[in-house]
Amino acid sequence: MELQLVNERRRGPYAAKRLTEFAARCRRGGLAVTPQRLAIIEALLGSGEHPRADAIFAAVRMQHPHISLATVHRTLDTLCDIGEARKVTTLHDSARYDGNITPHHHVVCVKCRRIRDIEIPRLDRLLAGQSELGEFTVLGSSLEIHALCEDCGAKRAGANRTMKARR
Amino acid sequence: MELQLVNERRRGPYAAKRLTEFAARCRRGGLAVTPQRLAIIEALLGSGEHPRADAIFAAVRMQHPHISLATVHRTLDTLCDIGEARKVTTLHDSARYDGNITPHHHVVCVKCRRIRDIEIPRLDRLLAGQSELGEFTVLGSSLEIHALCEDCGAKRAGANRTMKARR
DNA sequence: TAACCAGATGATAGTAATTATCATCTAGGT
DNA sequence: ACCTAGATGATAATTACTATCATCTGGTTA
Repeated sequence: MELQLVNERRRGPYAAKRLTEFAARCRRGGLAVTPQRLAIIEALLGSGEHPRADAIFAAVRMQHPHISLATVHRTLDTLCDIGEARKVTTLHDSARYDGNITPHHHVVCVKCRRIRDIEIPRLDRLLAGQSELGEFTVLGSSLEIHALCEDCGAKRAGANRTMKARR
Repeated sequence: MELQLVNERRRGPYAAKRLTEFAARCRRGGLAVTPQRLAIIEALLGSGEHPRADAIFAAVRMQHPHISLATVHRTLDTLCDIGEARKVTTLHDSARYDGNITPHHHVVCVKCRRIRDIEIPRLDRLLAGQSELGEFTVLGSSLEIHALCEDCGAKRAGANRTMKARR
């Protein structure tokens, strides 16, 4: 299995491209193109750090001293909704524990957050063979499969808009 | 790639086995075997729901009306430390965002929480072919590789105890 | 088996990330 | 220029979790 750290140099051009398309994508998503939103997506695309909301807030504040932290949270969330960003920390708002300590992964229903264990021996085997990854020493891994469970209406999947996390 | 939902029927015997070994494992980990800890691991092993701390608290409270929620949080954390449980929601205490919306996965340094993007086209391809998983309809997935980065001393890896999350 | 003490627990206050609320403002269409 | 749905800013509220600390107890030792 080929695992490849994404080259940092690709970020500049990628960000530039995304930025030029941003206004159009906003309108396609039914969103107004506000200076705050532009500043936030720009800060996000300009960072390779997978920043938290407060880091984006700090960065954006330099150009927009009046911006509110709530706007940053809201906007990041909105960007994820329209597919312009993603949360690295998917689908979980509070800690969930698992008594099963044999190697396994998880399927999570994106709607009701139900979790089921899955075993993928081949993935485990493949990753076990990968002890180095650039400057990282691999310790373990965890695959989270996002899914819709039967109860949450996988059938009318197209109709289901992204659900909101409950806290 | 074989993906296999873990059979629920396996949980009973598995829990029984783990429970009989629990006292020994505690002592091996240098922990006192308290009734609270027994009740918590029992509740965790008895649940297939990947419960949150408050659910464990509610379950344990029936037998131990005086138990404190803080104890439940602490104990679950401790159980993870000695390898008797794991967090489904690994390594993240607050949301981290990513402007890269091309399909990719992440390596996370378990110590400093630095995140880098990785591409694993073969994994993506294989999962793309898997649209059903038992009662789940697959939407997407995200692999998180746990690692130590150079700065965090991958060299003396053995010496590094599990780090605590900072909030 | 009694005494001891490191570590565990319970009660509660504190923290921090995120969300809710709501008055005000503005993007973008008319 | 004007209107209005939706966006923002200010701030309060929520909630998951951690810190603190006095009290208690498992398990070792005398």
